[in-house]
Amino acid sequence: MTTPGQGLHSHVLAALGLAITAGECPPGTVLRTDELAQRFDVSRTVVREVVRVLESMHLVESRRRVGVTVLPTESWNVYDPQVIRWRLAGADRPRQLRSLTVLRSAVEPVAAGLAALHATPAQCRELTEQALGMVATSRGRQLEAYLVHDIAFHRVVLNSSGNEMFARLGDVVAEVLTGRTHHHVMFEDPDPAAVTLHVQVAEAVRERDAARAEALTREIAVGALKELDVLAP
Amino acid sequence: MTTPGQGLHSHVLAALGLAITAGECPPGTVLRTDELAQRFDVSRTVVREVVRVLESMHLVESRRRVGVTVLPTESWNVYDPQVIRWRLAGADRPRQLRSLTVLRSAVEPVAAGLAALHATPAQCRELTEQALGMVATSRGRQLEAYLVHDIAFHRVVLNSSGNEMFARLGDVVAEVLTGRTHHHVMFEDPDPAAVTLHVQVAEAVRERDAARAEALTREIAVGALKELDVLAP
DNA sequence: TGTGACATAAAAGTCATACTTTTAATTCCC
DNA sequence: GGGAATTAAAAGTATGACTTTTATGTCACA
Repeated sequence: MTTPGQGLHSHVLAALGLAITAGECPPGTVLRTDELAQRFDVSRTVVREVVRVLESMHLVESRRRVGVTVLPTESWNVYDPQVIRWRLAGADRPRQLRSLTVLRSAVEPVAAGLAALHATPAQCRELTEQALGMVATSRGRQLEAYLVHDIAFHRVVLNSSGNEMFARLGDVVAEVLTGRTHHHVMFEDPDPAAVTLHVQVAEAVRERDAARAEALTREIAVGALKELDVLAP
Repeated sequence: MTTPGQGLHSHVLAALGLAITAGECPPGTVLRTDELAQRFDVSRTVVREVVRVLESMHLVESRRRVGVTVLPTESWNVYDPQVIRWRLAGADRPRQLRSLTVLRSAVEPVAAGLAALHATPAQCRELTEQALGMVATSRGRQLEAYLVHDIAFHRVVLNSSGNEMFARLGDVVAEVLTGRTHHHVMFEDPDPAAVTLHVQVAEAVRERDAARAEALTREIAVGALKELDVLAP
């Protein structure tokens, strides 16, 4: 959940990355390495390495005789987990959650359909187990425990799809679900209808019913979108 | 299309990135910075910056007293455009094209549906124009010209969706379409049915018919999947 | 013989500095 | 006023010295 790293490099990277994604240093801002070195009290070496990483994320661009220019949002590598984490920690967290949820709503149904075709028996079992865990923790303010099962469930679906692009979205989904739980209501128990849907998805996958798994997951997605008012009621 | 960069840094980065994604230096391989500096005939400074970037892509991990370890595929940032380009240039290009096409098949229909809701008049016009361009170049071995319109069409759809995560997949789609054209048949003209579908999508978006835009785009996606034998006929 | 504390060394991490290269901006000449 | 030569500012590169972490080997002790 937290950003790893204990060296100087990680520290400066986190500070600069956060600052940029948070909107301080708006696009067009020009930074100089010497100035940054002074500001963070580190050597130019460290700053240069950090700048190179930020450059690979297309957050900044470094040009001779000019300096390090902050790039506009459209250039950013918004799929970089690091960038996602920074943005979720910043001001436009709600906007970010929305766009990630829309992405989920597109990807997860298809992933579930593929999972029904490709999931191993072990994955089917795991899926059922997590769904049951969700049921068990869906009442009585056990939101943290519920979240753990919810995340695990969606991770298994994505992994079982057999598509590596889908599988890699596990972290994103985890981030979204966590953000939702910790920010939204936190007091109410999860929607019983959603819980049931998860159980049914596990069922459909187990029975290799791809169309049903996809349709059910699409229902879950619609629910998530409604929750964020992305959809009209 | 090509990787930019003219400095030493870019050169070494490209060489190492390609080597790793291509499967030389299999996961677990340990590299040492001094050795790399010697191999590429650059200073340790440059190597360290490159390693830091590769580390941010989760291609490698650098640990004291151990060295720079190549990480397993599951860790890689497979959404990083740079990584995608390297992998498409390497041996498992077909596998890569498949998994990207599956991603497209999930995302683009939803994006088209949203585009029908959010596209500006200018974007609608652009969409129609590109679709007509596809029609005009769909016969007589004008594959390169057709490709340009095809890419532009899908880019407009993704951008019009109003979702930045979708918008950023424009490059990926371009990469896939290019790869398909340049590798697949290259002799046959595009499938007339697909061309018609594109025109109809433009129509649906213009008429704000989200459901139809989504359904039609799903048909296009099914076609793309069939072409790669991802789907049973 | 096994086990835990200790010493060793290997490699990355950091810093300071000197130097090179690119290039925006200024100056100067026509 | 415009174009060519000059200048200087900033990133890029190289090198060497030093620090810190840590895997591994050693040795004493049980």
